[in-house]
Amino acid sequence: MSAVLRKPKTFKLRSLHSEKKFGVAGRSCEEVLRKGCQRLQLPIPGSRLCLYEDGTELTGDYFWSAPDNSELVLLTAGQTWQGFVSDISRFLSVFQEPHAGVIQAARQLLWDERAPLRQKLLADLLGTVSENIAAETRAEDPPWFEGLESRFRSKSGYLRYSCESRIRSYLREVTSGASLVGAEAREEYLRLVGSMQQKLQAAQYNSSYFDRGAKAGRRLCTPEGWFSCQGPFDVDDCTSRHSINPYSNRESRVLFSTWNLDHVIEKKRVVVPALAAAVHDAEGREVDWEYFYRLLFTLENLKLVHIACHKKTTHKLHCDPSRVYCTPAAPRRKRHARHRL
DNA sequence: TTCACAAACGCCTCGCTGAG
DNA sequence: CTCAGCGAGGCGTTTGTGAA
Repeated sequence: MSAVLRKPKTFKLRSLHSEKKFGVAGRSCEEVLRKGCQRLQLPIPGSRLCLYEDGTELTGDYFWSAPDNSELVLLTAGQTWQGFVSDISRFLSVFQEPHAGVIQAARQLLWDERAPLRQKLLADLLGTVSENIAAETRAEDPPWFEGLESRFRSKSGYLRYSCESRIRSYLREVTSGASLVGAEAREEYLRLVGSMQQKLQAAQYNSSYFDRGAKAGRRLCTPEGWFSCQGPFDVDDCTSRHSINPYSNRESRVLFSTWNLDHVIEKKRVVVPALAAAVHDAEGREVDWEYFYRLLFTLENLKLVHIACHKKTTHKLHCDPSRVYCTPAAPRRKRHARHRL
């Protein structure tokens, strides 16, 4: 079909150094170039058109097969365009400037970006740049606290609370495990749970696990607040190298709630039933509640994992039968007694 | 084999209560 | 009054199971 009989083809056109775009239609490459140069007040000789997306030059051959409403860049003699990658490069160069300018530039680019991949790259960069890891108080980083109750005044304080509330829910579940034992042993079961609760209270429900300000052995993160995924329960480490810093910005704080403290020996399927059974079958022996305490509430049996590394399948692991009851002090006393004899 | 459902793994928000 | 402690209930996900 002759070009003159076709409907004009439409494009969005921009110059190399401006965000502004305008619509152009034409029946040939030359026509679009001529209109563009006129609009942008650029000389026609030496000028050419490229696809904004990947820098492909728009030639007579390619003119009709280019997608409708393609975005074009008008280049004058000597200018080059390799596609949006060079736009990112230009954006990255802004990193030399103060943060406010970087954020402004990223928002500007993201504003009318529709391609998902580029959206993600820009949004990630924007997220990275808006991080305020060092800030700790509400005054230093108000956006971080958006949506949280006013009583939370520091990041560490909130994360301590968040950890504590997870541990509390474990304790609640252990308490409700009382229904697994018969009425005759229930009192003893609850007494053991009471001992665990006391120990937990003394340990502030192990809330230090999420507190970057805690002492080295007590926290799961670096002093800056970086947490690393410890990998699935049956694997030594995380092959995906997941990591997160919930102290950095609001988004990371929210995302961190999808990370799990996974019981290696499962709490509900294994540990709680084992505790109930131990109480039921005690026959005078004393249940070593501290062993169960370690399985239920401490890093001895807890792994911090990214949601993708959280396997919800049966772990098929069991408590160590030899540690369920306190080892009687009797043999020692006997030996002692023998000595005396 | 497919599908629906229950159960278990988590975490969060909400509202109540009682102590300081 | 504030705030910690607590429990109920909800959400989202995966797994196991049994009926069609």
